[in-house]
Amino acid sequence: MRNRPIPEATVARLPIYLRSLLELAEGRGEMTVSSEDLARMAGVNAAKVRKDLSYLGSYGTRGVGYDVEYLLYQITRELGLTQDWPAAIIGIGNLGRALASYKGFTERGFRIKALFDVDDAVMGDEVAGLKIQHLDELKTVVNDEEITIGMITTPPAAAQEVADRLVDAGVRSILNFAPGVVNVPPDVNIRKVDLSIELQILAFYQQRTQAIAAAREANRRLGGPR
Amino acid sequence: MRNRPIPEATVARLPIYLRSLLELAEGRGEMTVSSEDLARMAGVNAAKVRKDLSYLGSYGTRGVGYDVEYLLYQITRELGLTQDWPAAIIGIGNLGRALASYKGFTERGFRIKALFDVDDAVMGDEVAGLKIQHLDELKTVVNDEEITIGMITTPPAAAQEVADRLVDAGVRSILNFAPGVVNVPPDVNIRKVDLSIELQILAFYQQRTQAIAAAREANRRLGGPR
DNA sequence: TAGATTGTTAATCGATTAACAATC
DNA sequence: TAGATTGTTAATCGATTAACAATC
Repeated sequence: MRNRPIPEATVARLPIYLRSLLELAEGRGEMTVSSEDLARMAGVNAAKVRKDLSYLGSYGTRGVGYDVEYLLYQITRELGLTQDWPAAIIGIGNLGRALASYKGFTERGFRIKALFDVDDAVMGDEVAGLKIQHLDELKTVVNDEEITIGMITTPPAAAQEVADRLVDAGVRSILNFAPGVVNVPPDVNIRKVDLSIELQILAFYQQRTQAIAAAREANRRLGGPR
Repeated sequence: MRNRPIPEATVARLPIYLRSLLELAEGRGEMTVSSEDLARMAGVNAAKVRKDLSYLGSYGTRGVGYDVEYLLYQITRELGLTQDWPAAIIGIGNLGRALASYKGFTERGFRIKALFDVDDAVMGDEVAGLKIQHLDELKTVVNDEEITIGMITTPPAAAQEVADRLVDAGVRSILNFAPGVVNVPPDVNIRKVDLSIELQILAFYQQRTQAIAAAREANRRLGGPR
């Protein structure tokens, strides 16, 4: 049944299913796939796959599975990937340059249309076939190129101002790579990728694993309980 | 009270509090901070801050707040950031280079100690003061440099093999930037950063926002209900 | 029909949040 | 003491999962 809002956790997994389905379609030319197999590919369990897909509609066939092409199309449509998403990158340092050259974006319809910075030293430089423009051009270019997504790769101190300018220019989706919290109006979608935070979380779990191993070892040597 | 395992959601927020506390300590030299203020800085609500911090212990003072320096130390310790975390990057393309030069890592004790690739064309090149080495050297270097974290920035097809090699070399924490699912043994910590997935999720929400706005507009023009 | 597999239900689990007693 | 703010409880919400009837 449709019209239930799709849970956030499900939305976050749809791109993973999408990638698995693309592998099946392009690589092996499979016609159908079971929730069991799709789950294995996506690294989740089968019940979750079925539940997730049920939010999109009843696109499977009992006893058979899901038609790969059809499901591929439905997820693509649901995610909004049937249309193009012109994007801009603001802050053309190491990370900004890497993202500008990143091949993975284009495949899904994300087209980097403009690069912005405020440093005169890089102004006019060409990266991935695009000239770096001054941030003051943002509003004009966003309008001309119909840019809907902004990616912030500036130093943390500049991130809030850049976000404000993006919002002012009419951009309604922001992917923020700069450390720290950025505030935007409630009608603007913002997501955050913080590389340093990912590492800190890894460190926590590794430390915990080490602590557990050490405790077990200590117990073993003492011939203690457990 | 201690010894309850800290919930995953809380662990993911500790680095955010850490950053806010650093701002308070370095910038303004504040002595104490209330859950209300810390919440505002971190972009969450105050009840969540208090609940999260309560998992670490009772480090606040009723009627006063939390001592900034003391809480800073406790979170740092809890996350395991009192020790150094030597790391390696495997796959020195655009993204690998950007990460190698990323300043944000060093501040938290994450030290990039080695860069690996398999392309003879880049072998021996220097990036951020480090020579690119051949992947075949991985095991030796991991041992010598006591590397505990591996960051995979290879093309998707190579990611699983690189992960296997990292595990074989004794690395127990992996941050994977390559698209697709990578499997590791249960005692290995792995986290994934997928830039393309982040954009796809943004696209979904933007599309939904647009659809809602369009429906409202249609209703308005028809003079319809709601 | 027999076997396979979906779609859905319901139980369970974990995370969020408001409320407030404890206490500085 | 009065005001402020924590730490904890308990209600609520959302996500996960096993189980199984529906059905190809």
